[in-house]
Amino acid sequence: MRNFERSLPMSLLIAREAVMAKFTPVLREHGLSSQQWRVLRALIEYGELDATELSNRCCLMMPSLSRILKNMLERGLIARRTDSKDQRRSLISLTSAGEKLFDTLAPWNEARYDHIENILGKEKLEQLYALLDETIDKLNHLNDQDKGASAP
Amino acid sequence: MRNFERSLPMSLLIAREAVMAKFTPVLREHGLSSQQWRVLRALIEYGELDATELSNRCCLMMPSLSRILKNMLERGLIARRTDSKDQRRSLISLTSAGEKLFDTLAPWNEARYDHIENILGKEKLEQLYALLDETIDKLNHLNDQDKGASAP
DNA sequence: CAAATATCCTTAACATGTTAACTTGTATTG
DNA sequence: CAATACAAGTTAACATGTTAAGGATATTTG
Repeated sequence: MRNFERSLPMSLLIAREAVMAKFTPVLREHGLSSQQWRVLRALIEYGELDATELSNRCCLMMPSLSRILKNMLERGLIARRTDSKDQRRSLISLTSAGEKLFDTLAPWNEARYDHIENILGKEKLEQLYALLDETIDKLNHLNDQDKGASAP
Repeated sequence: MRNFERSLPMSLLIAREAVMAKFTPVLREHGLSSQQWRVLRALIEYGELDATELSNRCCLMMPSLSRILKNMLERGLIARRTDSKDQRRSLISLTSAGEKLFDTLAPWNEARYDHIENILGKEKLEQLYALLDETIDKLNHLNDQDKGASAP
């Protein structure tokens, strides 16, 4: 039987925790979860987005995003308006308070990446990105194909 | 500013989802979450464990594990007894029903790993494991050292 | 155009992630 | 031994993950 330590999902999970370890407390000091940070980050980079696109870019399911946006709206971090051409769509953007909060946290985020790059080395970090991307691409591509799985 | 796509936590998250994609539905058919599967797997591999050790091996926080064990106990998948030498400790083991469920799912799990190895190649898979392990080791080692973080 | 379908988003319900407080049992210390 | 500190689990409270169902608007179809 495969060794418990050789579990790819576990390794990915633990690696993610290790990578986040130094940044999560900084987020918490400002009352942000890592998910809310992803929303902030996506809106800074892409500007106004509708909820579905935001959901895709942040890897958040719509029900989660829905609650997160409600929360961030109450805190005045984001603004939302209805798309005039499609009344179903809800367009989300950052308020100046949201931008300000991002500006406060961004240096910590950069410092974290510098830290990782220093520890691991630029080359290995790039190698890790490349391997992850390749894994994602190939698995998602092949997962899309055989929807009818057969017995092992 | 760093590109949103070049986010290591996001890549790790997406890779994990891709790796789990084909197995999660199989678990669900048997009413198991991936966390419950980790518990099953750890108990098969290590035998009887106390809750704290189980928590460490499965990367589950104690409050989560507490609820999960209650659930699995009600379903008759695990048994628990109090350590006679330390009445605080709770020792967990699999019932025969738990072992049987594991035996049913194990082939699917193996098939998943074969699938990944076929797609990615044995060499790259080993390379990925090695890089993740190195990242985890180095980050955790250095995170332990400087507990007092300084401004960026 | 009216009915059926599809899309966008929300809500519901339950499991898990996460921090803090609490309970009980064990170890330390005076 | 009594008081204190520590350790193992649980519970509480709230955010998020996840599936299913619902409400409103767009689109397609007959």
